[in-house]
Amino acid sequence: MKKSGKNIHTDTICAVDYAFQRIGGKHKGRVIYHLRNGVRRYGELRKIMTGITPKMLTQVLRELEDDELITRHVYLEVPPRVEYQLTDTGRELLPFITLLSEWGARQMGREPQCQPVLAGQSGMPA
Amino acid sequence: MKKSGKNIHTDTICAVDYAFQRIGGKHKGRVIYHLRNGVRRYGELRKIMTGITPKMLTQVLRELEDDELITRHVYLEVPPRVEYQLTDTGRELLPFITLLSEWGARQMGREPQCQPVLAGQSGMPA
DNA sequence: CAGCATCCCCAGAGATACTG
DNA sequence: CAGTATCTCTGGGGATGCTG
Repeated sequence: MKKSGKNIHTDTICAVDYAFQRIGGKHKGRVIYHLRNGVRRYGELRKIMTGITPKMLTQVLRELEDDELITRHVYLEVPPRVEYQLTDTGRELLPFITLLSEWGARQMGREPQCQPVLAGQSGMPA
Repeated sequence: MKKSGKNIHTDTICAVDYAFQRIGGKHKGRVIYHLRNGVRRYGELRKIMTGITPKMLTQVLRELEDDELITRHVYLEVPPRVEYQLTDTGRELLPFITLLSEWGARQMGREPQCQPVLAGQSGMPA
């Protein structure tokens, strides 16, 4: 539910701070990044997102969902399947993630080992 | 790289993750943002950066310095004066901070209460 | 003024086990 | 498969006081 005792950006003062409270978590940016090209299953994310426990991954996904940056689709089948994808709002963050990725790559002095943000068909907010 | 017992981005896998480890802290983005127009004294930052204790502010500033995103200039005078400003690398992050700020402002449905990233006109203390 | 030292505390992250 | 539930423990961060 949206009750969310954790995601309170109520006392926020400026837009930068506000934004950082929504995507500033240690793993949130990475999750958004890995959803850049569409749907991902929980297990896929778990494999990709090394260095984070399932519990944390779930928690981060829930927070992003509460923040309406991603959606969660549960398929009632056996075995169960849960798919995540970015909302429009979440997609709006991709340009910024791209910039960040490019900067990071420059800093690392080599190509990023994750794929770049392709998503040619993603409706960029004009 | 500096010694930095905290800022170890050695086990980093991708550029996004790497970048987030450097600017992903809760307050780092805000500090960078508030240094966008040039030099700031410690006390200025302390006034601007509400919701963060001096200890934390100092710590964040140190981390940013270790990461070579900001420089720290100490003036040996009485009373003491310490000035911070962005390095070139730090300045490269401004476009991204701008994007983030704009997104945050849109999400908040109103104008950001911090000034936009544009050179100082309105009453910048010298 | 611009910090650092110290004490303290609890929220957040890990590990493990279980379930629809 | 995709999570929850519980228990634990650590270290991040607050409060306070001191100093160059």
